[in-house]
Amino acid sequence: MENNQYKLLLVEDDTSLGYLLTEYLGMKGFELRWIQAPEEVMPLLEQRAFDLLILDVMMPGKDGFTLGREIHERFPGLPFIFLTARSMKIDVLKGFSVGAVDYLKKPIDEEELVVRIEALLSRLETTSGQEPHTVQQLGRYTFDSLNQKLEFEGEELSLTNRESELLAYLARNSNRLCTHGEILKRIWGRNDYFNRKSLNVFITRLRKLLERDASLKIENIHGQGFIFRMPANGD
Amino acid sequence: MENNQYKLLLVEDDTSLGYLLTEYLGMKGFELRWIQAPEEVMPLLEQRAFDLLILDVMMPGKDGFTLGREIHERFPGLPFIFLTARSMKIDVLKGFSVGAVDYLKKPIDEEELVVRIEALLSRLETTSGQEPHTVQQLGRYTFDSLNQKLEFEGEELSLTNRESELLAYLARNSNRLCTHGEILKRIWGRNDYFNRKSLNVFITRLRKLLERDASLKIENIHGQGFIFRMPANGD
DNA sequence: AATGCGGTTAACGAAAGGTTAATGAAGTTA
DNA sequence: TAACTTCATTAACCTTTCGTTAACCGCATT
Repeated sequence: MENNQYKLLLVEDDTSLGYLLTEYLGMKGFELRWIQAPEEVMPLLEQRAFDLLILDVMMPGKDGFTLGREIHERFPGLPFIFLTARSMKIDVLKGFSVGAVDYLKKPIDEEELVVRIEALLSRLETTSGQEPHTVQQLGRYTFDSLNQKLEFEGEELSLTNRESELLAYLARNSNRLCTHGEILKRIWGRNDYFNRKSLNVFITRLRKLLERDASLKIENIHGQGFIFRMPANGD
Repeated sequence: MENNQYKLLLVEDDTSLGYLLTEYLGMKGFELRWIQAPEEVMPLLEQRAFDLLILDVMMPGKDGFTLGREIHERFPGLPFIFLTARSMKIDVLKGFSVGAVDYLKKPIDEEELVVRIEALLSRLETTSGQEPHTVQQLGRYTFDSLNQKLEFEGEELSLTNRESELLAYLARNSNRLCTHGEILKRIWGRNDYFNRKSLNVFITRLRKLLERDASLKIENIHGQGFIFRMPANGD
């Protein structure tokens, strides 16, 4: 089993379980980073891309669910698994509702954990919750997704977070239908009525921002999603 | 919670559990079809699109794993969940290895099942079991079913949802009789007077869209259905 | 000729999309 | 800490789209 490509982050305060899982998952070929304090998670996520997080629910300092929600809001699309000693229904519900992709009850069966991790990772086409940062040509515009700038003939426009993320996604998937579900899942983390409304607002804004090059178009496919049309970079 | 759009297929020989889950999931807003014999699965899957399958592992006549493997081979991308009385590790491994996306041990906690189903469905942006998306040549037209576009000599026509679905179905089954029942079941989900009327309208629209290549014809077989005639792509 | 199926066109209305403005949370500055 | 700023979200309102339904006509089968 070649799991070498996958980077996991384990957040578990219990030393013996943490040690056990580190050993076992390491043996199984995963690249695993184990931390014990929930406060370290966010700084770490900003530095490095992980493929999957494993979070203990019961930890000192910070509630696992709260942490899960924060992660899901900040990095939607980044999958995580909850581990818990508790097995009450309310917990399972809560876990999934904040965006967990799986949920295991202690005592942990390491073998099952590995199987579930592999099953999850093999299904998620995305290997990280973030778009890669690039500078690219969009028609006669130059788009710098890291600095969130859009330049047109020497004039520089600043984009907001969301504008930049959405444009990056559309640009990376140009000339094909991007469904609402796909976009919302990826950028908002959740596909619901309000986020769909929000998406519409941002589509309007991007259209306005891109209107100076008529060769660029964000086309709507009724009931399906959008296609970002741009010339096949021969220009 | 709006689960109305999702179609589930439950394969469970145990009558009391089957009944319980049918009731409970129905109450939760899922459209659920329950069958008891594993042999019925394949014919049903060919007729209708489901979003998710729930399979009992222990059934008379056919092993659940075998069934799972067959489903996975025939309809890759169609997600399914295993239910099992057994809880041995070997089973969990086996379940995931044949393509299952989740695995629950009996006794089933219905609430947890619902939560896991919702979590799964919300993650899979693709409601699979549908037509595969392709770009193909239809006479002198090029049909892109993903982007819902029909191109003729550089000119691009946009298709609506239904137009595109119907054309995709006819193209995939070209040069053979597609009965009304078959088409309506597959694309409208239901064969009744009004949908048959609707089908006629769409046949007219497709004929209009395809009229520029005389080698393409949608032929009517009185009282039976339609045949989409197209040259056997030697061109 | 009678019956009903199929073809065509038009019209309707619900749902989706587009746009602009208001709101309010979080961060920044004074 | 109060006044500003910034920006995503929510609201309000209008326009467009498209599947359905209806109306009507012609043609096939008996």
